[in-house]
Amino acid sequence: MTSAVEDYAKAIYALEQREGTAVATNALAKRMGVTPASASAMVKRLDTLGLVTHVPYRGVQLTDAGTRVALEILRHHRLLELYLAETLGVPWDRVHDEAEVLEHVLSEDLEDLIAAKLGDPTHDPHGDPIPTRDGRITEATSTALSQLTAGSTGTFVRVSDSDPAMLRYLAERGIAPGAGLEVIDKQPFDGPLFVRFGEDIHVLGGDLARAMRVVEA
Amino acid sequence: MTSAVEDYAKAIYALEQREGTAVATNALAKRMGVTPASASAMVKRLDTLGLVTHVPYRGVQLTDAGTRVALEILRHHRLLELYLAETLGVPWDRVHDEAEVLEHVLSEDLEDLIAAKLGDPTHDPHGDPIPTRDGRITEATSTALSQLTAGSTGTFVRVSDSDPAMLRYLAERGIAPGAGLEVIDKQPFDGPLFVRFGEDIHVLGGDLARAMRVVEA
DNA sequence: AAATAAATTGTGATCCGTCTAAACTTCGGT
DNA sequence: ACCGAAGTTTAGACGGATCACAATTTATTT
Repeated sequence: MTSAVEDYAKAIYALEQREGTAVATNALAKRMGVTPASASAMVKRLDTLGLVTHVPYRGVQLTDAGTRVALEILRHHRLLELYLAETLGVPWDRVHDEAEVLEHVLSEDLEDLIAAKLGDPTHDPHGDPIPTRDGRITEATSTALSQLTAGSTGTFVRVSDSDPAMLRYLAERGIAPGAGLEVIDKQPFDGPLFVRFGEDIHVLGGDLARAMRVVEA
Repeated sequence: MTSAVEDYAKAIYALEQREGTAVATNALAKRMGVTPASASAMVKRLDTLGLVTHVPYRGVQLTDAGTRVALEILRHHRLLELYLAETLGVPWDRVHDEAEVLEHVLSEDLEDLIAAKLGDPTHDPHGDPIPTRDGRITEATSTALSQLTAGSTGTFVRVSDSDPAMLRYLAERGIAPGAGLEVIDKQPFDGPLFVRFGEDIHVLGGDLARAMRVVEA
């Protein structure tokens, strides 16, 4: 079980969640930043390892074993993100990259100690749910901020952890998961939103508004 | 700069310290748990990387660059040992194995944060000195406990971190680096010592007495 | 100085993850 | 029903890390 295998499992899991269907080799290759041929080779490896079922030309799906691997790594990743942020003061926008390497070498013992130290948390600093030790995860149904309309209220619950610049932008403005919000106005043609967080009103649009997830009130 | 390279550099450093001379390929192979052939191949690699000078059939020595690599990893290792023991409560005898894998993926940023959090410590939980960020290390001259004679007093300063059973044995008896001691008696023929730590008298001999290092009063 | 023991190296093999180039499958549009 | 574009897989290669076996070199003993 190498790091590469774990990373592919994680990527397939994420794409399955997003698309709700079997994952295309091309999509996987793009996500992993490798050529389609490389992804295809790795898919074959994952198949012989019993982590995926692969129907040639039809895409790939995680088996139960594969899902377990992906969730185990995701648990490592998100526990580490929270741990680094809380106890070592690593900035919000940098915890992802640190966790990305540590997740593969975290022992089960250390995982348990960290989880206990943090009080068995359910969400990481970006609002992403942390899988339990036995591989359960509760994906809250949330809406992209960009899809809200004027007058909506709700709670900002999560944002992708993979773009440090976005996270830095939000952090600088004091916007973090858990914040209540109200959409004051929204420009037409997929335009930016005017959103109130507490006292402050922010203008949010583009990829940022699409990356921010909200649970409506 | 792979993990394997770093591990070899660390091993060569340790053997150089112990023997005070160039390191034989065979000794290196035994230490690393590989065949002499593998060690020989890696020595060649280290040479082309400029980390060692290798005179065929005459052994290998770290260059300045090689020493820097070894000390950097040693710093990671010992900082992690202390960190895991202090803030996560990892038992004394297990921190070594955890640190062994984490040392290779610890970023400089995290290294600094951990060092700061610990107050820039100079020694790890086993009494081993922690190299500074710029690669300085102060190796205190210590004596093996086994070499003391009846009547000697001193301070137990360190013990090899690599044998968990030994560490567990000491931990169970409440013996840790920093403890003052007095040798009450020593049996002849390289026999065991009767040593007083505070109120308690312990009988210590064999490999254990050779692994424990003492600074005499 | 020769014989033997020990240490060292070279050779050839495997596995992993990646690449390029080329061949193949699928599917939508004519 | 066919054709071409898009997507996918195979083939062949490479660099890295590692191993065991066999050949070689050095050291030691007689």
